[in-house]
Amino acid sequence: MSSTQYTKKIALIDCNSFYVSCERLFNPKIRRKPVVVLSNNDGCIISRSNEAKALGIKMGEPYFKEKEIIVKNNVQVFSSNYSLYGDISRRVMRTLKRFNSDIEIYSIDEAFLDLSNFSDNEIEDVGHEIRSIVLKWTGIPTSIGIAKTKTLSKIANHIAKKKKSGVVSLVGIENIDPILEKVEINDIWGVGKQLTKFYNKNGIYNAKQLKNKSNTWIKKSSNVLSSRTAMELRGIPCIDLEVTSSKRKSCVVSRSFGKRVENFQELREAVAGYSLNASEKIRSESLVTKSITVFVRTSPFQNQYGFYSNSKTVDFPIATNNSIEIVKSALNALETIFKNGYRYQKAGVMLSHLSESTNNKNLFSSERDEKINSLMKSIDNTNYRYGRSTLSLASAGIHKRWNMRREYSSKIDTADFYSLPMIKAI
DNA sequence: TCTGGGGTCCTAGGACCC
DNA sequence: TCTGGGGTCCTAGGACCC
Repeated sequence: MSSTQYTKKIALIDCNSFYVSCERLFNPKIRRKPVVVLSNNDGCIISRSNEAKALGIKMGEPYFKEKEIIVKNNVQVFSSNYSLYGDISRRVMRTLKRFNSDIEIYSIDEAFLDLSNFSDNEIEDVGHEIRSIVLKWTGIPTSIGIAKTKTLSKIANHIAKKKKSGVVSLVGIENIDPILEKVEINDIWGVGKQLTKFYNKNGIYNAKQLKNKSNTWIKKSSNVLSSRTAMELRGIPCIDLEVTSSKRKSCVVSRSFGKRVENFQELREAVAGYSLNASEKIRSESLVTKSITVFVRTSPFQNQYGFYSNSKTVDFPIATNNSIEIVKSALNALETIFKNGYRYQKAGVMLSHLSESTNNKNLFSSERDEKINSLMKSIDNTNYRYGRSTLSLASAGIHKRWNMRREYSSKIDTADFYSLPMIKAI
């Protein structure tokens, strides 16, 4: 029965403890030691090495809550360095593309790859080859799950994470029920906290049970997404591989402050700065925005000072990516929601209803618009060449006492990155 | 005095993902 | 004292129309 078969095969390649692995590339001394990477502002733990996991350090936990274990066990701590992780990520993705250009880059450390063009018999070997080449060329260890649908490949990947070989294929297995039975409902891709609660209430605790539940019941009592998940568990592809990178629909820039902000002027500076970053981002992708939302809030964890959270959305008459116009609207919006007497913990802006910038002159464009466009271009070029915020607007402030904490940065700069020697595992 | 029914479009908020 | 940031999609419900 082992004639050559070419059934549908999707692989999910997931980098192990990605941020930790990136830091390890440049610091071999921490290879077998417990390591964690912190979120912005050194707030939460967002990446842990296996050694750190073994110590019981939890994902997403506030840093200060784990500090005791960390100090006691001499865990290595790093502030996050996203430009570095982004660069390594691009190298990993480039490597994966060699196996098939039909790839969906799902997140900074994950990609779905269509491997249907390999036969069922050889697929597991292909998985091992991908894994060893990525390791050799980028230094990043991965786990690989292969199955008929994206949801099943996620499950295979989940199992692969715990295996030394790092590769698990469900392709060609007649009955996967015994495997699905061991997968808890909340470990299924697309099933979060609320759905877990709901399914448990209805006696569903594992993937096999969900797979066998009727579609009409699921759709009626939940929604179409849930029924798609169930279909995918049955091996019927419902969630397409998104090969073409579609233009995004919104762009958010927000930060928690390094220390609480009470002063309106400082809040203005922060919001102006975030607006500038967001404008620059959409310009670099040739997008324009139709509206901006500004939001501010105090800490949801410290109620003794009173909780306040508010947002304001302003529409632009004509879609724009002009920094000056965007900052102006943002500050106007901020004025309407700012309230005196609160200790603000976070603020942000969101540009929505993004669309492609046509660059065409329209009825309302003027010579002044042309000048502004070329001004934006030269600001972007200068900032690209000499580092972000070389050129800024006065409203974005200079002192920035509220800036993020980043105490444990490895200080590896992407500008340095290309001057470093190539990494090759032996 | 009786006060329909069905359709579209938009938005806010929720749930999920990494 | 200290609790991240950036996305997508779906649904319910309101506004509006005929």
